Amino acid sequence: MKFYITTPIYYVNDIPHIGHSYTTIVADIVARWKRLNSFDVYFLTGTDEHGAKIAEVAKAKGKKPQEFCDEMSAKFRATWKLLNISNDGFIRTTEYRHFIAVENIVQILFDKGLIFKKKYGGMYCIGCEKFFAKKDLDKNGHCPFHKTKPILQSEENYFFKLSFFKDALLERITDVNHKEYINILPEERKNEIVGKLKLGLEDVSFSRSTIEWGIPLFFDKSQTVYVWADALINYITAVGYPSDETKFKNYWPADVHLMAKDILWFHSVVWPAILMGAQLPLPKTIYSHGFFTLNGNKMSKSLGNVISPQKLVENYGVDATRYLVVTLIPFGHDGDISWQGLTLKYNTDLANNLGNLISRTLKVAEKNFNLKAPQAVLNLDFVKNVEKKLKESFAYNMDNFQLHKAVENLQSAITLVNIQIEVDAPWKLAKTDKSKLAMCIFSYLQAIDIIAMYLLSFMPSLAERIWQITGASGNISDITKKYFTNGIIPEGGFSVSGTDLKPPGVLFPRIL
RNA sequence: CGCGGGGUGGAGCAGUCUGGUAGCUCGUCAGGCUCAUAACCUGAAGGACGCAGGUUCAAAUCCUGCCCCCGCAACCA
Repeated sequence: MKFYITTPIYYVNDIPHIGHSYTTIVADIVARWKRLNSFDVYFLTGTDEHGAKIAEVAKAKGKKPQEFCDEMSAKFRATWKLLNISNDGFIRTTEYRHFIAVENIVQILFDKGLIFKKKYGGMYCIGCEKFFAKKDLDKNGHCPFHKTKPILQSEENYFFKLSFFKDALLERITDVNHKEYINILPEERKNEIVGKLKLGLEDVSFSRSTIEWGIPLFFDKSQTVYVWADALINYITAVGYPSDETKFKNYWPADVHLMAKDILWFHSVVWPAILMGAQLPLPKTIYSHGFFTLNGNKMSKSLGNVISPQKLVENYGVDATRYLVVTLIPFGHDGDISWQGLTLKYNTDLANNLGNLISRTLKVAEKNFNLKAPQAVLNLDFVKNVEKKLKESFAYNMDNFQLHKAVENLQSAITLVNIQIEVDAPWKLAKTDKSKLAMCIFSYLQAIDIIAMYLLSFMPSLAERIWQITGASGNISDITKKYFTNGIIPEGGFSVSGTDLKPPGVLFPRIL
């Protein structure tokens, strides 16, 4: 089974911030989870590089647009590397392969009469790169977003017959049994889209005559392809459209397009319409998540309160950052975050619960068994309980992007081990019953291994380190794949009796 | 009547579709333990579930009306 998951391509007028990171980390965790469940995963991210804004910013910095895009795109790549993102592809809209794909699609739509020329005029805001109807301007007749006076401008553009697809879209979005059903999530956002669709659908401009930094319209070189038409097509370019048919057939349609809610409309209406026009299969799921506020305030460059991934990593480390970012707000909804909140979560979940569990287990092994996995049989009931805690809903939550809930499953599994330790009281057994102590420690090690395997998608480096600490044998990814497939704990456990353990040190130092 | 979401112990949320002892995390308080990163475990206090009506043996949950908050209304993840 294949699994094609995408993030949006990020607009390079801004450096990567927590929002980009959030989407990308979520996608990465799901991609890793799917790989561990033996899916043939293709995970795509990239950068969106055309448009007047980019040309402008580049000019302001005294750079050629391409040169500027190269730099910015590299920053995104570097950030994803920093965050241990396992993307299979990285696409840039300025790549040649993408030009070809866009030309192909536009050609098909043009040939079908879905693209037509139309004169168009009105009040145009340069900041927005868009025309405004009078009713949408503010009291002073200014742009509601930029508070600047729009200029009267008329332009001849090519339009896409989006209106033509209204009914077809509604069917595919609302009818679960439709063979091309598009699952838009979360539910309330879908309702919004449906509501808006029912109000009517207008044709959209698909080209610009005034913007040079873009893909030229091949049948009218005075125009460039509108950035959104350009951008959306990246999802098929990246998997081989139109040249690599094998790859394309293998991965397309996308299983999930992930994005923030602001661009849901384009993904659930414009994009499927383009695909229908080109007679290509439609994406299966379109999942949008919410926005963050920081201490109740919108994050913005002007307020200077934007959280950078670098700062997060500096504070918490890569693995903890990945963990914290996805667990702080329920996926799909807006949420408020704060540094205090992040630190609290770090201390409770990672330092106190997980880190401390490993620490207390290993210390006992060190004192009593010379830092080797003890010779013992497994407390099967206990380990089965831990398994059960994870199996019950972890997979369901992961498959439904409820990562914050999957993490709760993980935490309760960790707590289960902590409770067992209280019950067993190994510090007493150390004085009274060494063989029972051996069984206890041996069992904790296996439980920790299981937890590490479930943790692997979230915190890849840390899980691997735990794997080494507990003396578990083999490559953690390989073993996890096997374990997720057959659910069998190998005879003798994951951490085999007699193997060397490693002193854990302090995995997550408490932050005060 | 533009569309959508929400108002539940101090904070953040779940529960509402499929009515029937109000649940989770954090915080607070008390106790236990002392292996461990002053971490861990147990227990307790604290809520007329926005307001007002209605249906019902029974409503946070269904119906009606009202009040308040927020998001969206076409390119900030």
